[in-house]
Amino acid sequence: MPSYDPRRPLTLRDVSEASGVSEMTVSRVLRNRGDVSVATREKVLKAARSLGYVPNKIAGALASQRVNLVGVIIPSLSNMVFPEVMTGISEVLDGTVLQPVVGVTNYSPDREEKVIYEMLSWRPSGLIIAGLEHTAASHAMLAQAGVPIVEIMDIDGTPLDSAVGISHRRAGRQMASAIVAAGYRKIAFLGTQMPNDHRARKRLEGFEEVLAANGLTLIDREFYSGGSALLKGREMTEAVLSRSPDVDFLYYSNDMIGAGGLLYCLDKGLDVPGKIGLAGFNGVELLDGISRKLATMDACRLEIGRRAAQMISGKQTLGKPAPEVIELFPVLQPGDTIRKG
Amino acid sequence: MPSYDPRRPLTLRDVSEASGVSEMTVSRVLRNRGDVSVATREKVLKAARSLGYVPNKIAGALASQRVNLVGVIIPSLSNMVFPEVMTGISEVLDGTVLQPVVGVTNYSPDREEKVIYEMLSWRPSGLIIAGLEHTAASHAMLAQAGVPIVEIMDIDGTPLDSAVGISHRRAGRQMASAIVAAGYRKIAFLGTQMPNDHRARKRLEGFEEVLAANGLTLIDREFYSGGSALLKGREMTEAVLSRSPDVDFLYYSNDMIGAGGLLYCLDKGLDVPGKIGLAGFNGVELLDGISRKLATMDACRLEIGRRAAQMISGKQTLGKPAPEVIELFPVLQPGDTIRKG
DNA sequence: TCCCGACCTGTTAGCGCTATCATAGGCCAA
DNA sequence: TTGGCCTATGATAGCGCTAACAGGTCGGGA
Repeated sequence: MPSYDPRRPLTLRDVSEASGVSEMTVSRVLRNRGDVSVATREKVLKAARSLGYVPNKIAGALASQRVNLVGVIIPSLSNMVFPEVMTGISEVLDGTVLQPVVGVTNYSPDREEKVIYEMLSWRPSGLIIAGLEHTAASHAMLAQAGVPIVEIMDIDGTPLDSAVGISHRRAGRQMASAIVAAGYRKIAFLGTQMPNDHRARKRLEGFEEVLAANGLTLIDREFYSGGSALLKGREMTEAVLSRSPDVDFLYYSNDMIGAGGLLYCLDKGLDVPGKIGLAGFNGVELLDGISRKLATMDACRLEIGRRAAQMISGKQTLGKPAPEVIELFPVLQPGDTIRKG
Repeated sequence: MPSYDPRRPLTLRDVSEASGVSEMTVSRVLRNRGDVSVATREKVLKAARSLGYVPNKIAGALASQRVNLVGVIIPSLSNMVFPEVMTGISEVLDGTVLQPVVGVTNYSPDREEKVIYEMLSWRPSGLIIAGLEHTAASHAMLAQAGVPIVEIMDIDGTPLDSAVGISHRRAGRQMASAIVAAGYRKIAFLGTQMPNDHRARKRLEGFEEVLAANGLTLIDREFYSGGSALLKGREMTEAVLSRSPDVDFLYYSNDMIGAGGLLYCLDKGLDVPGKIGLAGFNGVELLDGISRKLATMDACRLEIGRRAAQMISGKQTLGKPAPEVIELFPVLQPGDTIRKG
């Protein structure tokens, strides 16, 4: 096996010289495009392989004005929700020439702005971005980008282009209705202290709407930020129970803290769901191993990822990028922590 | 506000014309490089902003032969371990010009090969890749790449270039020693059925070495793949307990299934850690909210991410890419599920 | 006065690839 | 034979940007 100077990177020219055909023909072989005779093709592939040549997509993308990347901009990877969206996206994109590239914003609008700028500077074929709320600058960049944009997770608002998601406001309303219908009256909310988690905010708004319509208000609320969600759920639950001993329902902004609260209640021997009910949000499969199943709503994460990817890859082929909004409908899973009507 | 044809993408030339200076000067302003008068700078920035110009990094990278990306290749994003590594990497890279780009292999060597090829075709400044085991083709590509490579998580083997990680074999030995020292003798293993999870395999090897040295062997073993880890932990634990009623210790290949097992044992009212002990691996903070703390070992994930990123960014500046291997040492956290000596 | 350097801006020549068109040869119908 | 039309390959001209160097201007020291 020959050895090559590692300082000088390989180019098409090297493969072309090694195989005795023009660079253009090598390019055609490596991309399976155009007519190339079988003999030439083999010769080129052999040369490329033996040199260990890896095509330079930077140059290829510049020359062809095509970049087969789809930017995916999400707030976080540390909770269970976005990895599942990614799974749905990858599943669909794997069947195409497109590839996802993720950017994480940590729920910060400023970071989101930077990440969008970064992404667009690579001229991707499309962008999938979580949420409908963006800074003015972000909005302008996305609108100018000239590529399909799909906003995911949420549809309570006006999409820039296309969107796939659920109505979080409606989800909050649904859960509140179920809780009220089950006879709970002293309801508390426990959630994240994140001014930029618009979806959690909308769920709470919807939730309170229904309470109000039934002449109720939240009797307590507790917020947290950072730390282990399961542990925070315990601590917050303990705080709420000691501060408001007559509370009969705990509504959590996500399943993880809800599970922490549930474990706490079980440890304390509380009568769940008789004396006290609990509910979360997300349908985190991860938690299925807890003896009592927490009431929750599935956020359709996998499906959202799939649909978003389909929309992007569909718009690649079709000329007109017609905006489209898809609403998905989460299903309430009462589990074992809401009294049966 | 003027409106522009979205079909023709903006280039430096547009900004140059709008501001009345050469493309080169615009380029200098946008990159903060070289001397440009304050007046010119302002003029250019104003023009760029009002046009909504976003530089084309594809062209920039080709011209400058510099790509400020670091490829990060990991097996999965759905367990808690790799997102935490990513956090460590981002933390360090945020202070530099470099940006991480992740690729996921799903523990498949073939997919890993493809992901490496993809990554290298973008000519990144460096690569961080989980594990020391790669296919021959992967190995060849990495060796030829001509950029710093850092293999992470594991140091039981021969790194290609640099490496940061822990010895999983030693970790397995340590845990076995602690278990044996605590007086447990009927030990079972419960873990993932993943031929390509080399690190779990090495832990088990180390574990069994120590058992053997103490005249012991595993009295049972149970494997799973896929599904909700917490639930699988429950199910596997139930299976082992009914098949081997005299078992007195359950060693899990990760904390998630360990937690499922722990919840099962607690539900069943078993005497933990008196009659039966449990241990996992990883130090998953996520689980801190369970009433009894599972014995585990921290895999130093955050630190591994940080160190790997530092190595890559360090090698950017220095000329000679001297290979370097950093071993980190996980600490055994006995928690509440191993009898105190 | 001249020269030198600091500062600012422009010109030129690619980076490594692909789109596009041109060309060479072969084959067949008229 | 001629023309037409395939297939297989090559030559040329960029893609949008930046490195490297080439000026031009200004001020101050000799």
